[in-house]
Amino acid sequence: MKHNTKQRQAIIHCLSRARGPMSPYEIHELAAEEVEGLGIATVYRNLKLLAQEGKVKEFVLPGEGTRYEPAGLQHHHHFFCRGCDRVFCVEGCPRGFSSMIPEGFVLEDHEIVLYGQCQDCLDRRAV
Amino acid sequence: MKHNTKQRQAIIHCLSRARGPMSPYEIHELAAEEVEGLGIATVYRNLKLLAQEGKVKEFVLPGEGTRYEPAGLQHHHHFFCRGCDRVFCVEGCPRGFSSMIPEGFVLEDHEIVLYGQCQDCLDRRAV
DNA sequence: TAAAAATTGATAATATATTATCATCTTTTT
DNA sequence: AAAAAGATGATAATATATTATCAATTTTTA
Repeated sequence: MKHNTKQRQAIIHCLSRARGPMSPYEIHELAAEEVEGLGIATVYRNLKLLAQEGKVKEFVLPGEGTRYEPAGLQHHHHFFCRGCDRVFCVEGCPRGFSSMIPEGFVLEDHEIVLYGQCQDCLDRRAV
Repeated sequence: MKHNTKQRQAIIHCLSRARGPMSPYEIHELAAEEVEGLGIATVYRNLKLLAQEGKVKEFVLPGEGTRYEPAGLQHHHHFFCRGCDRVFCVEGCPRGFSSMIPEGFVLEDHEIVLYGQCQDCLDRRAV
């Protein structure tokens, strides 16, 4: 990948504007608005390469396919909206997991996923 | 499912002795020690039925297939050992997620996954 | 105990996300 | 501008976990 194609730019543009990690499908939908006729294979191809280059980070949610967010974001967690299946990055972290670790285990990392309803979905219902 | 077959009993027995949710594959391996010739389809079939009956609970880990644990356990989270890919239930919960929730969102649920090394894997290395 | 019903195990089928193929189109190099 | 290299889009292929099929076995019922 030596060309910085408009397809690749559109994909990066999507991710940098997103509020959270996006699925290849979501990226394809949105980036296709910028680049007419964008193929899903191109999305997968570029995401894989961007991940290898360390420019995007994979994020996998239980029971869902892989999503992607820009690399280099500071420590954060995620909120999954059950209304629209979108994922949002959220700031902060309660820490204090050490009391949860079983005797003799070593903690290397952690992941928190919050589940609920996003504002858009709540607004939609309230109408 | 009206019969409480030895296959089904073996599956339940596995789960009730486990330290955390098990994959169908793991269950099959272990339960086959109790029931000679146990088929993987039987494991899937019974897990699905047990889940429908509310006797076991599905647990999905990012990037991994579905696992199962007994239903009715108190609030807890999970530890994934990167050494052996096993999942362990852990007690406790830091709470305090409300400050993480974006404006206008509603929190319904949460899930914490700790990643690291279990004691067996650390012991194995130390030798 | 014979007949009916339920379950099993082996394996084929399915669903889904991702990857490979390849002709075509773009960009770069000469 | 011509040739070479790279990337794309459509679609076929792949991998994997799960489910369906069905003959054989086991359990239950009469």
